[in-house]
Amino acid sequence: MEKRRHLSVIIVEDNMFFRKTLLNVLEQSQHLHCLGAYESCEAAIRSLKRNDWQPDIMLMDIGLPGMSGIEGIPHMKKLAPDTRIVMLTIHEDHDNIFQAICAGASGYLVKDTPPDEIMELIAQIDRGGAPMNAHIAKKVLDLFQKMVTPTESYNLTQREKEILKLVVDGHSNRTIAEMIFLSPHTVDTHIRHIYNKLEVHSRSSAVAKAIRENLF
Amino acid sequence: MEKRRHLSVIIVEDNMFFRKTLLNVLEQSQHLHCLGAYESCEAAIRSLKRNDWQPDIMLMDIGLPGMSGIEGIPHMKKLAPDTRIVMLTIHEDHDNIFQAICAGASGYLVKDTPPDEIMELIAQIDRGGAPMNAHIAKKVLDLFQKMVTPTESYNLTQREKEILKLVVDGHSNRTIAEMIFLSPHTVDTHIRHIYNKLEVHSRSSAVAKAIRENLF
DNA sequence: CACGGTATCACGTAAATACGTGAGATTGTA
DNA sequence: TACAATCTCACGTATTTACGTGATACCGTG
Repeated sequence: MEKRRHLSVIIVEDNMFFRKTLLNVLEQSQHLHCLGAYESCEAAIRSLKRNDWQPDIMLMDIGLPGMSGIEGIPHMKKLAPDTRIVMLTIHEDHDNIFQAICAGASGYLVKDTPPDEIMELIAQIDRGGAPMNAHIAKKVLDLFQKMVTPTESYNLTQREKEILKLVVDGHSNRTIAEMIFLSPHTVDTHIRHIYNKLEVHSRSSAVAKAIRENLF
Repeated sequence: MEKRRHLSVIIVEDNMFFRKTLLNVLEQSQHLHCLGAYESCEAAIRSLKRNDWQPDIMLMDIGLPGMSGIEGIPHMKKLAPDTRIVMLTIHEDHDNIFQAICAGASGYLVKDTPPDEIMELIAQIDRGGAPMNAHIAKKVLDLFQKMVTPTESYNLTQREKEILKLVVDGHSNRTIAEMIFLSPHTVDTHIRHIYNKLEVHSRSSAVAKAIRENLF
């Protein structure tokens, strides 16, 4: 760790064995000191409320009994806005990676990671990175791609896509007609075709579907 | 590398020095063989068209002269759908990370990565991961969070959010009124307030803004 | 208590939308 | 060549929307 300043860490993990193990690993370094190790979000929150320090880094289990790690993130963010939260996960687990990202997690630590990699991960966090192993990263990328890839094309023609885009941008039929040099009637017709293909019966629904499914 | 099967790789990188260096690194391993090293997307595409093999992995510079690495991705995906594409980037560079993700990149390799990490990265790709360093990962997470976090709340009241939600779902004022037991006039009034707060003048614009900025 | 914010409701009108129905022109394809 | 798809335009009408301009009522705060 190039920076020789101290980093404070807290651990939130219900499994006592893993909590102790983690604690031992962290205490190996002179540059880290663990301010607390809790077995539940609730306990960690109580402690943060009682004291007035904020840890630099929090290692928090994702699957906690009671308040889950994910539910806990917003609370932690409120009590300690600058604390970077690393989620502890088993394997390369599941969907709630998405939830955790949305809530503002700063990294992922798989539980069977060897000690030296854990230390390296802490260092990366300190450097402003968001460490995660390649499998977690894969899941994140897949999520991303799913969000931006059109679910279905609905066989919209070029003209229809063009007009749909203008509709989404909030233009009226008359305005659209002027913009692309058509009769308002023609625009009307195109929009009807769009409605048919998208199976909707109103502008709002078409706009919603277009944006949500990344049409055009 | 636990799997002892051969992996085929191609390199697309305009800087000759780095291309050669990379080639040397890869050739160290008996489990890899490099099917080609090109200085442009165009050259790589020509080669893929001419031959009928598909490499397992493609290492492609993001900032290529002519067709950029990002523009190249869709072509490559077409010619070699199963090839996993790793983007080569300088530093932890910029915004087009987003573009690359959308296009379907499977990982990021920063150019000053030491040889052993490059080999490890290849192994991770082979295991189905999407390797990237912590800084790149941070950018991805930040992007993600920006996508799902409301830009601004616009001070919508609870009632207004409720009605906005129904509007987004494509309901008419009359229907909304029936659903939440109000006079259509009241719904109309609420919607006017929503328009004022969102600074729009049409249902479509309100819907678009609501969805895009994750209101409600 | 007065005031601001919220929620409720009403009347009226001009504009926009949704949709039925029909039709000519072009273009690619079977 | 015939057919399907696309793009273009038109008339008419019922419904919906957008907005001006009111009003009453509740509630919390200064």
